[in-house]
Amino acid sequence: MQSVPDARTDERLPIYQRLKDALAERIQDGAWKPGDAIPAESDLAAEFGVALGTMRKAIEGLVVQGLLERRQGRGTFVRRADLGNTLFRFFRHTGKGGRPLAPTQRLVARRTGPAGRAAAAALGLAPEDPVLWLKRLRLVDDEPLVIDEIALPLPRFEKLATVPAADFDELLYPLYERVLGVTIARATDRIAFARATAAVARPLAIATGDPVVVIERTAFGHDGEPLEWRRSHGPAERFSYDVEIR
Amino acid sequence: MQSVPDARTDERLPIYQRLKDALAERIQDGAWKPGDAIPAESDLAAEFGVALGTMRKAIEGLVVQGLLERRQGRGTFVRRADLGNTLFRFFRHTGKGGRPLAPTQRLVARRTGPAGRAAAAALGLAPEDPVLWLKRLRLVDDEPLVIDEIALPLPRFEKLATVPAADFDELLYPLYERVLGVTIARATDRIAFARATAAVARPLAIATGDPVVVIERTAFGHDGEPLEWRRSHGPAERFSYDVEIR
DNA sequence: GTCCTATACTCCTCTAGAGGACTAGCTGAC
DNA sequence: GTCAGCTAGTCCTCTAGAGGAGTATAGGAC
Repeated sequence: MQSVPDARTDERLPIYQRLKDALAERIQDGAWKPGDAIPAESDLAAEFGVALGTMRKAIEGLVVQGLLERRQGRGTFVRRADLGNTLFRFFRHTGKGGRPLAPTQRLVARRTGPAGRAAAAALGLAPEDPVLWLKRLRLVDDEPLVIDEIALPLPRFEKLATVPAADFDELLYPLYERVLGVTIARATDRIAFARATAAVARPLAIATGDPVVVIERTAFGHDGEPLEWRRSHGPAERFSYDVEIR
Repeated sequence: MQSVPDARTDERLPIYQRLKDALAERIQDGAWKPGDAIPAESDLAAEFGVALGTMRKAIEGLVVQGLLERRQGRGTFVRRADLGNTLFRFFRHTGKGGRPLAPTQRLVARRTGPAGRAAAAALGLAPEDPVLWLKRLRLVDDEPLVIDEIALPLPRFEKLATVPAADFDELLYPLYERVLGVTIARATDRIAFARATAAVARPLAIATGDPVVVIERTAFGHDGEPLEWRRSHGPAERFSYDVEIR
């Protein structure tokens, strides 16, 4: 089997690219933790035996990717997915009229099974490849608002199969980060409309055939790899979705 | 009167910032036209009397902003608002299943009238302030897909009241740009579902009470000023909306 | 205790240059 | 005519440095 060239050592790549991967690995490994300052540019340049400008270019790339954060005069820091803003970055639902919601959530089911067509296509897997399936109900004021089916590719999300269900009593993306060190950087949503099937209607406490909104999301990591696919259903009348396009 | 510091000459700004503005001006002025190659980096650096790296940093900024485009070995080019990508940047509708649509459109009505509550709030006007109202039907394969009501603040969009209706036979944002020199840089959409009223159902050729999607959009210029507000209705079953979140 | 200042540290800007990678077009051998 | 190879032009990578700007802290003057 041909060995896949490692981005960190592949000599065909420019030095700053390889540096970028080397630095990213230190963050991934936990050698540098969120909130920490990393060594000074000049020290890193000396350590890796490159010129300052080259090291700056590597760091710049990670800043753009959102992994690092520079503060002039203070240092360069590993960015924490700060809980004020970005925590709700991917949570686009709002109540009718646009009030932000403070939902609670409940894990309804958790099992391992084949990905199936839609999830496989989004995650770059074969339909029969195993994934971890989560089913989760989101409620507002104890009223069911959204039912999610979530597919997570499997060697990588294995730990989540055994995490106590009580730990799911929070947003999922911070959970991925805490338990697996997996960060969601980007996502695509597709919003459409359908009629509720029985399987969807029951947990939402609506009637079969009632209008529902369907949101299909694929979420990606910093490196562009698809990490999560989900399909969400909610009663159409109570639904509102906000986006900013730039 | 205090003179506003010109970004091109304000000495407090770094050189590369001032260069960026100087280059952008040449594009704005039409000295360099879309599709043209601009002079080589080394020539520009010599012309402005700066080091190559400084000029590269200035150009890099314009590339990120989307004004320039580099092609290794060939040159640096003024980017044309290519009809493939950016033209449809704000066009998020897709056919069921995600196929991109090639819609035609027809101007149904054009009149001047008070903004009303919703449009006024979005545009920062008083409800009785006059705006130009457009009503426009978008069709795919001669089938009505979306009916739009569009509010445009009035001294600014005055020219659009007299533009021949035939000119509306294209996308609106390029029309704003061509006729008024007004560029849309950013927008927010809010998506919700409702039942069709008679006024909406008739042009869409659906029944009153049928489920429809409602998209409310506010569009902004480069300076953050709201320029357009619109409310769109479409038959829910045929609707799909794609977003990328980052 | 409070305030100022010196200092040491960080990232930021800018210079000057060498060599590599990529592209396009010309030239000459066939 | 075709095609390989040469060449000049472009952007890209990388080096080695100097000085500036912003931040935090320790010491000393009051």
